[in-house]
Amino acid sequence: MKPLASAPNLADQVRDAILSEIASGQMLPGDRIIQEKIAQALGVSRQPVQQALNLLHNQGVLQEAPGRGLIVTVLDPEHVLHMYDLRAAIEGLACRRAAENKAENNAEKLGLALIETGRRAVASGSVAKMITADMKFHELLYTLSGNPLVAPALSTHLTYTQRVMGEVLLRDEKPRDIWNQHAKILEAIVKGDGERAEMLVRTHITQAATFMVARLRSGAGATQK
Amino acid sequence: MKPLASAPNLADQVRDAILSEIASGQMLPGDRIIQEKIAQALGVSRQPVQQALNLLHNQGVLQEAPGRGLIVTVLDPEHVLHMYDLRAAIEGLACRRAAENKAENNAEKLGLALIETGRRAVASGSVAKMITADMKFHELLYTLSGNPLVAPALSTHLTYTQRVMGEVLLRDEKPRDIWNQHAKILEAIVKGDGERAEMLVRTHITQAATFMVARLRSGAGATQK
DNA sequence: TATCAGAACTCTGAATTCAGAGTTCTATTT
DNA sequence: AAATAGAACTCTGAATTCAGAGTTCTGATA
Repeated sequence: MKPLASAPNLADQVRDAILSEIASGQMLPGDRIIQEKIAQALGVSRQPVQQALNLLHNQGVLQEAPGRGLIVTVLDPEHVLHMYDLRAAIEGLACRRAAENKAENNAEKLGLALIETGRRAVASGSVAKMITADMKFHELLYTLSGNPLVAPALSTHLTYTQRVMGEVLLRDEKPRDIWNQHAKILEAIVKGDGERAEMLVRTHITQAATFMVARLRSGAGATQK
Repeated sequence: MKPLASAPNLADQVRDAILSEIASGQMLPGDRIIQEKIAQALGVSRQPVQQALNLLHNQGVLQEAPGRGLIVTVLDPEHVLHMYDLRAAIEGLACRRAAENKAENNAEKLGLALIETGRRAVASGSVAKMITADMKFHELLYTLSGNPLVAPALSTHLTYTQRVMGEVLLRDEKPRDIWNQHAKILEAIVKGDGERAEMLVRTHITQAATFMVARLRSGAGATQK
């Protein structure tokens, strides 16, 4: 028996709602967050809102503004670099382990399917779809790694990544070689070549970081208040 | 001007209180967590307690027990392995970066001091001191890395690590070669040899993992309910 | 004696209410 | 006109209260 759909408590729903507001650009970095406003907008009391904010603050999505409560964290290029550096290390591990586990997981089938949808997303030109597809592929890597701690370790940063990708891709579109790189990574995993898979994913992420930071620095960037 | 001591809200205090209860063995894996009990014990209302629990649940310190709320997460050897695997990857990164930054940070001075206190702790035979000293050294590595995201990424796991170390060291005492290894790692960092520092710290952590798991598996282990 | 229906109880998530800190606005004084 | 004292307001953290879901206990029945 399955545990049934575990009751989704309001706090989590509120959290997701806020995150998607931020990711989609409705809420901009530096914007103030007022509990009552959000509670009213979502039709709930301040209690679950407070819990959600607490969580997001702890994850770094929101930051304290001394006298005036919480604001949406400002996207800092420096921070993005650190984040991608960490991500490269963790995903490197994930790929190595995924390659070692190739027997148990049907990496090839799942991976090829995602790559296919990814390429379609690029063709469609929809930024939202592109982001989703990219996320999905990387999430597959976490699953294949067999280490259930990988995904949570990155979850904080993934929301941030989404934001960066959104902000960058919305105004600068030049689909890079992403999906070919993904294909190569998958290939290495399927072959069981962990060393190579790790190396490839690290390069992949480092390149992405360079790209993102360059775009952030050039454009309006962090929308400094 | 400094921002003054930022107001420590109750929720955080409650979180720390619970964590130290767990780390010190007052609360055992599998124990039920009842909001009202904790609230009364600490003399606060259930509101801040709920927020703290929410957080700890999100960090994996507490886990859901379908019909009966939250319980202290059970120490699972499998889980410990995964955790150390992740930790090896992240600390590997930290050491590599620390070596690259050796110019800016006075790694040598800080590190040698910590190693000294660490060896004294071993000599003293106090488990609590040993754990603290070990933690301190690894925290230094995070600082030296120059990447402010490293510490938060591991913070969840560090409380867990503390628990494991506590449980293991309390009944099985055989101080391994820890502080010599630490010294070697520091040496590599000071020399600027990132490659070697990464390799050393990975080995160091992997060995620790093997040791911990072996001890966990042999003894009463996770105190399965 | 074992099983099952139902009452009583326990615990949690969420709403409402309360109190205090900080900010902004206004009016008065120099 | 600029500066400042002080009132009014806004927002947050925390306590209290409310409602519902699940669990355990009790007694009746096979």
